[in-house]
Amino acid sequence: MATIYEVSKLAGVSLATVSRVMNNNANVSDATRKKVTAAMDELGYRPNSIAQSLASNCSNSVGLLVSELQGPFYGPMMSGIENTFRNQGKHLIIAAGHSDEEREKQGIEFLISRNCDGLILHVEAVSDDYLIKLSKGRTPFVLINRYISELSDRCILLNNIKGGYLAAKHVLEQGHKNIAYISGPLWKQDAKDRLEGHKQALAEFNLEFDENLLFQGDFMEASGYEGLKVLHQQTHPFTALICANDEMAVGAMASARDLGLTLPKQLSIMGYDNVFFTRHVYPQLTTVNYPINEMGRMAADWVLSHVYQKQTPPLQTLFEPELVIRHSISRQ
Amino acid sequence: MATIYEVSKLAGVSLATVSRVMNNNANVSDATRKKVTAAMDELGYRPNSIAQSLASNCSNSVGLLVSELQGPFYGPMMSGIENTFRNQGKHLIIAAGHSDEEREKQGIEFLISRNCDGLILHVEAVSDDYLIKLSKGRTPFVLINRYISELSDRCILLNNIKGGYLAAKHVLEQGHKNIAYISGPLWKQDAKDRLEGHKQALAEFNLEFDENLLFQGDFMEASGYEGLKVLHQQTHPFTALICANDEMAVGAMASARDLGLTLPKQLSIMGYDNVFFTRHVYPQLTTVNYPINEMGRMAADWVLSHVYQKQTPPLQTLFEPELVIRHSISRQ
DNA sequence: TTGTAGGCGTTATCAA
DNA sequence: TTGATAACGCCTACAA
Repeated sequence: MATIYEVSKLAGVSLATVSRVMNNNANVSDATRKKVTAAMDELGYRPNSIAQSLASNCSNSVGLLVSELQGPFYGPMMSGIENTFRNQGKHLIIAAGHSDEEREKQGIEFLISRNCDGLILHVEAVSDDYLIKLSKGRTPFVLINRYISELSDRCILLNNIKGGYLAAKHVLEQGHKNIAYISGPLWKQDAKDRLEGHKQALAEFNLEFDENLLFQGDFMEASGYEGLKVLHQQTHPFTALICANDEMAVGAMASARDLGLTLPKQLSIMGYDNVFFTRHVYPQLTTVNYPINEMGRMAADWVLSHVYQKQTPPLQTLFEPELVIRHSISRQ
Repeated sequence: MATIYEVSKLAGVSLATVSRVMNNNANVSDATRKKVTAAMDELGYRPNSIAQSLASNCSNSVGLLVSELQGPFYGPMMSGIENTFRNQGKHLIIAAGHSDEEREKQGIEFLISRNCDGLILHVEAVSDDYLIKLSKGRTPFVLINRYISELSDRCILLNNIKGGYLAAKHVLEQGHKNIAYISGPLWKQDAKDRLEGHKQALAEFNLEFDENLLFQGDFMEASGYEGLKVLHQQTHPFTALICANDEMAVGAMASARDLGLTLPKQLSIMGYDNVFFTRHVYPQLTTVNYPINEMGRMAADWVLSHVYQKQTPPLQTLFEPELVIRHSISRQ
């Protein structure tokens, strides 16, 4: 591999000059610039990014920690982020945290030890305190789907209260009065918020929230399946079921079939997230759109702006959900 | 950040010694080793991976190029790879090629310019020649789902002929005689192989392959939808449809519904890949399992073995597909 | 506008 | 078993 030194020799200039034309900032005369670029071409010179990083104390790499690399939710998020960064010559180092405190911490440690200039974190298990402490460190980070008041300017969020509200409102507008609900784990803020929005809509329609119709799931398909089974066994009747995410909704759909319910006639089901397979299930799932791709892009812009001092479109931290009406809710 | 220099001073030894205990290979006396580790702890020393990379000419990073970061196929692949590497302290730099020749090349260039020690490539658009030339370069790489005879030892493949055969055989065994087929783009080897296996099974049952019942799709959902529409319009009847991947199968299912066909009674549909949403569609899709997660792991092991000279489980390049029977094929 | 020289934090090669 | 010391390839004052 040719080095800057060989280029300088061939071009008959100094190291510094070559470096200058590479980072084409300083003032170099057109003549020498041409000589240098010609020499570079001739040698097939490629800068060594590691040496650049060491000398400039900037690795041009940003770390991304997600819970899972697979699954319908994280793909669009990573995609938005990768796209933004590649155009800027930054690269993405990816790690998975698996929603486990120890593994999330390890992942963050790992990313930091790799000299990432900045981090994008989608963490669930790690504590607020840990993140607040982390924020005092030298590696800046932005949080997706997590709110910590002390760090509010770096939290990119979906308005989940509104999302929960929109979902319930739509179901209510279709004439349903007895609505079951499968929530996420209620120690998670997003799960709590969605449920709160749900209750707001109910109140608006002068309906009480029936605790008997609540099942606490864990955002995974199996708990949706289990949830409907349990709800079906108790005595309070219901004509609609709202799930706090699409995976659980799909689990509930399978459960409904096993219970012999025809969808959506005998039971209306609503999801949340609008992951891509909601179009594929039958009946197609009515849900709430979570603009995760855009939020990923925004996180990348945050890093570009705060870590690399780049110009970006205006930063936005709060995103709004939207109702996506398909065929899983019947008129009552 | 503490450096090796400060550690050496505090421990009262030389730089070299500190470096030795870090890479705990050379022979260092227990006494000095303890002194050094104590000093490290006291200073909270963390090695600078960039400096290590520069000095050792090894970045401990491996590049992964996939077509898309989203979608059901690549998630499990990335997941298998990330997992293997993190345990080994290697990190994954991810780029997307979007099945476009220029962007794939750019991605590869990008990864190489980032000093990746090795590459895992899932490329579709780039030519054999390009890859052969690339193989002469200094960055080793392994290919997933691509066969080039000159590079056969680094091609990790699924036996697609057998997969196509298994799919068709199962349908035939259910008594179907007139089977339509929606293929992938036939310039792609995997699409060709799956179709070839299909024809083999047909021949075994003494049936002719009917060209009228072939529609060439592009592996995307929309072409499955379009494909069934077109096949339905022509005059040759069929009772089953085999699609060369799950996405097209799902598109075809939607098409079938729009055509008023009840599934699977009036039309049996078979997929390929066994992506996770095949369990969610209705009726659940019978398909062929593509062990992409394992193949990702294997690619990672290949890199570990060939690039980092690590001990790994025995390397395997050819993987076998398996039939996954669910509910989308009816007995004829 | 250009060149000189020191530094970035390690590893690795010699000697001792 | 240890310690000097020269790389590694580039950036960046500072000087010319």
